[in-house]
Amino acid sequence: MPNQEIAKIFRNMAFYLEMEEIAFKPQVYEKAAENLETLSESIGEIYKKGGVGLLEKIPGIGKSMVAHIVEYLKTGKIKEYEQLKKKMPINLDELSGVEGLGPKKISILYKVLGIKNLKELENAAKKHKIAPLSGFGEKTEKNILEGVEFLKRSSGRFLLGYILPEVRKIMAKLANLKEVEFISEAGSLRRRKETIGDADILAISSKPQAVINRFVSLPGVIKILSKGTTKASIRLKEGLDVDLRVLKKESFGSALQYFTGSKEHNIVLRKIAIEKGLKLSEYGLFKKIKNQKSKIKITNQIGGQTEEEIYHLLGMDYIPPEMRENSGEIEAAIKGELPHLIELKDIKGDLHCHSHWGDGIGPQMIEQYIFEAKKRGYEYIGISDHTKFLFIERGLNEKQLMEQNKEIKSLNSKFYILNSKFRILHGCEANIMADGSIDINNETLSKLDYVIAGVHSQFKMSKKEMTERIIKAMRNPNVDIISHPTGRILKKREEYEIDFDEILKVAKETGTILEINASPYRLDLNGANVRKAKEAGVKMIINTDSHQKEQMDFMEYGVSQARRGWAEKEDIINAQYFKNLVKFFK
DNA sequence: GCCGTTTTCGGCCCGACTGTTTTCAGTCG
Repeated sequence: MPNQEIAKIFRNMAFYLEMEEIAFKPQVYEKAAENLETLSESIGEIYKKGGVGLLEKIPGIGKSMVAHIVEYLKTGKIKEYEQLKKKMPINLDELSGVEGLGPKKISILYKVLGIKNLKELENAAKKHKIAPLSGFGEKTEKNILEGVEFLKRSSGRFLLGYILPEVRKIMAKLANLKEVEFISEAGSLRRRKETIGDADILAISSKPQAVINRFVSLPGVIKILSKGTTKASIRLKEGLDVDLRVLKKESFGSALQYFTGSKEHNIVLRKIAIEKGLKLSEYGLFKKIKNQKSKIKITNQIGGQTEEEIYHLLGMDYIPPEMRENSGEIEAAIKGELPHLIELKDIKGDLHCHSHWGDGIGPQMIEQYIFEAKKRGYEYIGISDHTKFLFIERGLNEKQLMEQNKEIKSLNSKFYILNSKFRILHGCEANIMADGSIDINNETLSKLDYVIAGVHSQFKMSKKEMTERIIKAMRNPNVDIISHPTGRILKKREEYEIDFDEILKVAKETGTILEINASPYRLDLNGANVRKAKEAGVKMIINTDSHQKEQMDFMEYGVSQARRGWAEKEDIINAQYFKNLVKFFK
């Protein structure tokens, strides 16, 4: 979709305009970019359907923006942007990624020293050319150098599945302090984004200094980035930055709301507050009162202890953190039409587990998975090893699958007697070949309880070919589930190109289930695609793709992605009881 | 440059920290 490409250009234009110190325009380009990004329909399609008039209906898009969009659709370029780039030929992504560098500083660095990229920035800092610049200084130069180092080392973002356990460890240590009344994560971490830039923690305490002191002296801290009376930032040895803010009880709700974001979500809430004659900040919800001289004076905190209170006072239902992206959740909350999001406790089984028969890591006996599943209160578990095409993953052939089937049948009778409710299902994760066929014959597939099929090779096909390949697999009468439908590996591999709308259409038609792969390296479907699938009426399943029993804990990440995609219990087949689950299998 | 049930002109979200200044700009979230 060109939406993301144009959004990116608008964002960069906003940055250039800010470098030029042009007022207000930058925010408008920024806003236009945001709106394009959250659009579910391709901008090209919209233009085809309704021309310039329909484009202008997109919020934040006016005459000039439409002209830019049309120009891009026709020529693949935006002249004004090209001119800006020509005027300031710098690598925006690199330079703006450096902590502490914004448009003004980058502009000075380019105009005075001709710095265009990270390498040149590093050289200039090392030669102490930056400190003498007006507005800069020794400290800034040092920070820039460290920022460059940090960027080179960490490439910016971390996986949710890595960060959340780390932050929970830190929170547990702080929660042990008697000075800490309550503690929570905030920011994109609380919204459960798939990757996190840095982690935010909020705590309630009447003795903030004690909490701050403990925080900056935690084991693993390699650098104290800042330390104030109520907030501090640390860098852990893995290169992860963690911010802590300590607050009083009366503003905890508003602070949690504020620091959870997203920024876009908060901006809209603030505007709603203003419309109601209120002011929302991290310290609370306040009533604005004009005094005699018509100078606005702020008094009366009317809310802020809890997030619920704030949302209610603003005239809407409480919005779960995972939904706070300003993508329609506020409108839904005002109308009282928010979905009842699926929760971890709704999950009744995990149908994507790799055992010792295949490439399970170590001795992943099926019994161990059963034990872990029962520990989690599941009602069923599914074993699905790779199949023969994936030779290096010890994929099973037809004969081996049938042998495995025997073992599972015997385990089933054993556990069925021990606990009449628990079931073991036998599936496989078969391979979708380049031509869309499955690497296991239909006779064998039909003997399994269910079949997952996934693409594990030849990722670089054209969009049309890849879409046809998956569609053909979905039309196989034995294929029930498509695993990790877009094939991305976070921070490593892009999605392969597919026409997702087309896939949804055929999934609906054939009753094929799409997987929300809960592995922190995949999280595929992502939130946006989950939402599209839900809207298309396509059922999904949240699977951990476990290669060892501990990975069954990944379920939490899958559920959070489903929540980011507004999924409810009804949309997810492994949130259903066994007798209803099997109805979804072909 | 976009928007509009007080407006087609005059507004655009808010507060804190850092490092630079000598009262504040830039950046961040």
